[in-house]
Amino acid sequence: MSMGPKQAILAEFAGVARALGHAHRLELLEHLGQGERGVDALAARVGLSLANASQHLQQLRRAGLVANRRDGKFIYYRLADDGVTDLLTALRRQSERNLAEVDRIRRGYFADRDSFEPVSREDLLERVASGLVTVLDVRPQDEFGQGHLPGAVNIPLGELQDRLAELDPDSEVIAYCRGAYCVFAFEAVAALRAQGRPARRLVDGFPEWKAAGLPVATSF
Amino acid sequence: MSMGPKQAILAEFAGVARALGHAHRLELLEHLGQGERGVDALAARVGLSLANASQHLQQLRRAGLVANRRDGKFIYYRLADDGVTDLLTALRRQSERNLAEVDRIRRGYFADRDSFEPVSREDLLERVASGLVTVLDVRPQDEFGQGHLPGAVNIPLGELQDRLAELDPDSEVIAYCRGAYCVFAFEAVAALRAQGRPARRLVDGFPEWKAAGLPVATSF
DNA sequence: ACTTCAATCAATAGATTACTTGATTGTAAA
DNA sequence: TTTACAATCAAGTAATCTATTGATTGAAGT
Repeated sequence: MSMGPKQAILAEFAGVARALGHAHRLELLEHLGQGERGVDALAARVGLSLANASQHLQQLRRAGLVANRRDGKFIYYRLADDGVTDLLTALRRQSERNLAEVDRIRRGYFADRDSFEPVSREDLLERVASGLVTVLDVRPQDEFGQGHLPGAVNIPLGELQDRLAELDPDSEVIAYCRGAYCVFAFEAVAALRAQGRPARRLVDGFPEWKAAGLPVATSF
Repeated sequence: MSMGPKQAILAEFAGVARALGHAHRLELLEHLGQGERGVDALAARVGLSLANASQHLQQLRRAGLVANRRDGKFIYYRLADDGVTDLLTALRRQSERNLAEVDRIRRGYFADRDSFEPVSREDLLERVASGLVTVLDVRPQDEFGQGHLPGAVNIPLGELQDRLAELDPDSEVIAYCRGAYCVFAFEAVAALRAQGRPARRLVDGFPEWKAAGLPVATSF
């Protein structure tokens, strides 16, 4: 069991990597990227039992990827810092580069939805500055409230059909949601274009925006 | 067993993360960062049985992190691309930020060795341009041959005491080796300073240099 | 053909991980 | 105190992962 200094350090790194090595934990991290949440809410959104979610969250905590605080009866988890989002982005980059599998899945499910070029963060900033676009946040209201792009309008995807009137029909809509693999933004763009309205999606989501150090607004 | 598109993609990402989730595999990747190597050589350096090393390497290959080619009886592995080094760097960054454990280990083993400020890549380039320093590569000769910093002198750590005459006693030495956790560079700096010679170490190693897109020289 | 040797494959035992169930802890309110 | 509830803990089973052993494949050389 004796280990050199290097082996000991590499074992620590490996521990962090292993904490990322489960789809459920990655999904928990994706949700935590939106903002602080209680265990129960997380479990419900990811579709895990409470005990199971709690255990996954504790693993993430042991790896230093998330932190938590108690408020009354509730325990709220959050990402340990913005570096976590960077690590997740690096993981996604490398995975996409080499895994034909990812591409195959994307093509299969997201089909033509991807055919309209996504908008980069820089493009979005430019267009917002010149007042040409409406930025649309299609996440649920509570996630919007915890943090969103400045000037964004919040219409959760399920309400989009009923609230089309709230969107200026003459300006292009740029939709975003949780991240690069969140389907909400795809769906929103498809729905808007079906109405003959110009719409595109932001290339990734809120956590990446925040991690890039760009301004964030909150409500409530 | 049915999975949405997101779950399927996250499962792929998790697979890549799990491939990084073992100290032996991280060490294999560190060695592969120096350049292409045969299975036997890797197994010997990391201290694994041949079969075990082979299986770890295949796991890395399945995750798309390394590639291999056959040449006669030998099979040579290499990093799939420079992005792998970036991902490893991101993993190290995040791990260091949050794990007191890493710091504790570092302090315990590397002690005062760290007390002389390491040199950044930019600093090194500047000093080389003005001819003020000797760049010293203390890795084994074969690793040096596969790629090294331009203008670097190769004296493996074990031979340093006997070959001090080869180093200009008036110019500062900047030593480097495999990476941020390779002890060779620490040892070399300690040995040189014990002789009263000015010496510091590069903040990280050859793979990071190469991944940063800086020029690389080869011999043989 | 036969031998040699690098590397992989196959099978196994032991360790670790994931998820469930039911009990326990900690806080707030009745 | 008692009750209620969020979250954790504990225990057990099924599944997965690691490392060893010995057999097998593939490319050279005799």
